[in-house]
Amino acid sequence: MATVLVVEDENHIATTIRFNLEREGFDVHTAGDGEQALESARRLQPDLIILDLMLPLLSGTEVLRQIRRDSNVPVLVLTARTAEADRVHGLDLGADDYITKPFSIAELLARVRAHLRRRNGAASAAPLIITFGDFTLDTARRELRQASTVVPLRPKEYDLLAYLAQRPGRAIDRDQILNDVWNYDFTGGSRTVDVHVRWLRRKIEPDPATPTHLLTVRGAGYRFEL
Amino acid sequence: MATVLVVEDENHIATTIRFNLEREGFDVHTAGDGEQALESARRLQPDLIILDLMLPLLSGTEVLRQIRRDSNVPVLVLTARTAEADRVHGLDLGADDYITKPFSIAELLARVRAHLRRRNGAASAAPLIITFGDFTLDTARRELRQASTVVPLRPKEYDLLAYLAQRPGRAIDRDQILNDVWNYDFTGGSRTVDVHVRWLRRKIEPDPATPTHLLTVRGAGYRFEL
DNA sequence: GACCGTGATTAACCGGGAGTTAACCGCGAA
DNA sequence: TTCGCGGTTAACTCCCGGTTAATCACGGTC
Repeated sequence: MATVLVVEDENHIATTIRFNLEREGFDVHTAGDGEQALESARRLQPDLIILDLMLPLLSGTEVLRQIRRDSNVPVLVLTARTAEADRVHGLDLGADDYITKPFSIAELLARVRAHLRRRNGAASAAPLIITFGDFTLDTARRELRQASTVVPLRPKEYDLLAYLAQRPGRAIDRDQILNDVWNYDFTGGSRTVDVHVRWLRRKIEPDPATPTHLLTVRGAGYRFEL
Repeated sequence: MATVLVVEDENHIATTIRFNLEREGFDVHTAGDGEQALESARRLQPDLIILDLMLPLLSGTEVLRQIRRDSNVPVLVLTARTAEADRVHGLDLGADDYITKPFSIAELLARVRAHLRRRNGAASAAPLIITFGDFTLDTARRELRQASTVVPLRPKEYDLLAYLAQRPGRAIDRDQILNDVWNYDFTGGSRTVDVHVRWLRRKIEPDPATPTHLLTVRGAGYRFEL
């Protein structure tokens, strides 16, 4: 599988990213400052680099510049929530993509996969359309239809449904869901998931009291069935 | 897919172009000076060349002249914002097209596609005319008509509308829109997009308060529907 | 089967944030 | 200089989503 180098000084973010990438089967290495980053990049020749711009010893922008001197490895920049200025700035420097903190793990993984896929020339993207019951989830439009009428979904509702619908038949616990769908720095209680599940059920279950798609697995979270 | 050679010494511009072309599926190679450019052009036999006129070692015009000695590959010239003189000059030399900096990515991509399409003789052009509701967007004339009367659009309004109308049914976020429609060196806030959307709505929506074509996708940008 | 603890559902509340809107203003062209 | 374009700002609105608490359902124990 592909090798990914994560350059991030904030330890909890680094481990969160590492954990999730490894769960996806990537070979993950980390560096905590700019010097290490350059050394690791040279030694490992990773297939993709995730780079925080805010770094000790050597700034992220400087690291990026030096990497770009002799490699065109895809670099995905993490930048603190900020003025739009940085947006262009990141790409200007030679980054291939950027994500502003705080981000959701789901989005980070999607982008990592997208870049590696592009690299391999492989075409198979995530499925654009998922159907279940008489519903159709259109990820391009970002909308849910029921027999050609649109079911209005709030942003979080859509995110949650898309996440679960892409993992049908698997029981996923609340912490996992929070970890993947919510921003990485979300520190709320897991009851939040319950509430969103309820809201979704009101919209996609004929009888929300006896769900057929969004099932609760007692003691283990929720499971989506097509 | 087609192979494109980008000859550009300013690194951030080169990577921006590369990033966007690769996102479209092109096989992109870059050269940073005139010598490299000639070498790469000879070796790669690209299907199209994007050539900055301002180059170290060997001027762009000289590169172009030498390329033209034994190839009629389409060459798209990038030239700094300047007087008309250079334009004619560029075309005289055998360039097939030119774009003045700063340019928008959307325009660059459109021109690249146009040249490659012409080359292939393939018919699958981007549709010249897009109709929605009782509107007609004529991309050749660069004008919008409503039942045979012309709707006056400001330049940016047209650019934005054309961009969205060519991607109907897809939710596109503000950053993406800024990246594609605005000039590559634009560093403003994304509220700018909102304002232009509003201006467009006043012109193409019967009731701007309840849009039917230019829909907002909360948390994810905007979406155009035919 | 009654009891109790834990986990899940449900409804209501409320603060913050995203989008809309109008007005302002600098810049470049006519 | 005037005018139009387009980017900025700020006020306002309303939706969103996280929280809380009460209620309900399930499962184990006696």
